[in-house]
Order: sequence, then C-alpha cells, then structure tokens
Amino acid sequence: MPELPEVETIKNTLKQLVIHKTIEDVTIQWPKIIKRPGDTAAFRMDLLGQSILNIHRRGKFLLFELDDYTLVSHLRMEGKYSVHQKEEKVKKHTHVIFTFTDQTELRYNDVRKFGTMHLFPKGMELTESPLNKLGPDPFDEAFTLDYFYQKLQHTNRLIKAVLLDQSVVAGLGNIYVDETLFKAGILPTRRADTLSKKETAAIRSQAIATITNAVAKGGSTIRSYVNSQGNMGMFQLELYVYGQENKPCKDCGCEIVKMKVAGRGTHVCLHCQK
DNA sequence: CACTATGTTGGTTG
DNA sequence: TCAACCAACATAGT
Repeated sequence: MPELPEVETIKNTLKQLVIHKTIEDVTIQWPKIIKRPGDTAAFRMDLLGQSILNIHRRGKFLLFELDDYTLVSHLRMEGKYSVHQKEEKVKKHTHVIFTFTDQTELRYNDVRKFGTMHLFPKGMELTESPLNKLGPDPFDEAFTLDYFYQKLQHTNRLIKAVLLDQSVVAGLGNIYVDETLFKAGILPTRRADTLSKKETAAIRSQAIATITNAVAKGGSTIRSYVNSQGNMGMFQLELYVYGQENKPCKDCGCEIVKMKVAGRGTHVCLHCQK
C-alpha cells in the first residue's frame, strides 16, 4: 500500500499511540508474515517484556525500536497498523497482534498477506537483509546528483524501473515515480543512460520536492490507506498524472494516458514529458 | 462469470 | 549482470 510519505505519516501517528508501551503477549495468525527469526515461537518469546522506545522509518520500512531488539516491518501493498482495546472484536485479515500490559493491542492487518516482519538484536538490522541493500532516502544528503547520475549511467534500464529500485533511492513507489517524472518533464520510457545531467538533476530535485510535499500533506489516500488514527492523506488532491487517465493534464490540457512500463501501470502526459 | 488490475518486492528464468 | 516474468494473496472493477 504505502510509499515513503504514507509510511512516514503512519510512523508519526502510531508513535503517539504505542510509545513506552510494554509487550505482554504476541499472537501470530499468519506465520508467513514473520521472516526472522524463522521460528515464530522464538519471535514471540523475544518480544515478551520488550517496551517500544521509539519508531523510525527507512524508505518504506517501519522500524520499531525496542529495549533489546529492532522490529523491521514492511507493509507491502495493503498492510496497516491500528491500536485497539483488547476486548474489541478483531477484524478480518488481522494477522499479528501485540498485546500490551495496559490491555491495549497493536494489530497488524493485511488483506493480501504480503507484508513482512524481521526481528533483529538491536544494531544488527542495518547490516542485514532487508535494510542492508537500501539506497538513501530522497532527502538524505547521500542522495547527491553525482551519486544519482552515476547510477543512471551504469544501467540500460528505463528511468521508471530505476526510480522504483529501492537500492538506488528508497521510498518511491508507483505513484510518486509517475508524479516525479511528470514534474521533471521526462517520459518514464526513457533509457536511464540517455538522460543528460540537467535532466537527471530535474528528476532528483522533483523527487525530493514531491516526496517532501506529500509528507507535509499526510500522504495520498487512493483506495484504502488511512494513517493509524484513521485519517486520510490529502496529497491525492495534488496528483497530476497518477490515476488521472482520460482526464486533461493540469498543465497543458492534453489527455493523460495510461500505459504499461517496467511491468507497472504508468501515467503520462505525452505533451509535457519528453 | 471471467478476466484484469492493484500504493511491493523477492526469487526464478533466459 | 540484468531485465522480464511470476508468485505471494484478496478484492474491486470491467
């Protein structure tokens, strides 16, 4: 479901709801969500008695900082966290439940069961999969023009595929790649190694601006996304191309068209993007 | 009813 | 090494 702006919003709202709470029990309804440790009983035992000190984000990953462990959680397409009283009825598609000592619960709900959780002894999470291959966040100082330009020159992939590659830059997904390329005036079908330094600079700065603006708006609510307090994002009102097929381009009035690029539904203005 | 698409990403295949 | 494809899964739309 979520890309960087939505995960950032989830992190911020969820933090208010669960910080300083202590885990009393863990219930796992769909074991395949738990990727590490391989034994879900060990996952549960490790977590018992741990308190949530803080929540962080890297790319599209949520990182729950505990006393002795870090829980790395990826929501994939439809994962959601919400906090409930223990006696509240558990919704369909709730797969993992963290019960706290104050008798509230953090519940992980995921219609498609694609989401993942990895538990690491604190400090080990950054050097192992899945976080070890992650590129810089868009607004990280490591995401320099030189770094980005080098990455683009050393591939023969399409620019859309490169922007979706989390090892190049972390946090962009299908929505924000389409929006970034529109704002930069670049077609998603351009081969990355044909882009000039000036075009690369435009993509980089538009990626940063788009993500920053979307974070400020609380992310985009396209279908089911709401933050952990049940509120919708507002950035969907500022989308120029994503989901705008057959509508006029907000800049030139030409019809936005939808095509398939790098295996993903892709939205472009053929007049504004070259 | 059947077929397609979906805010993701890892593994497999060529 | 890399890019295309598929699988994991459920639901809504055409």
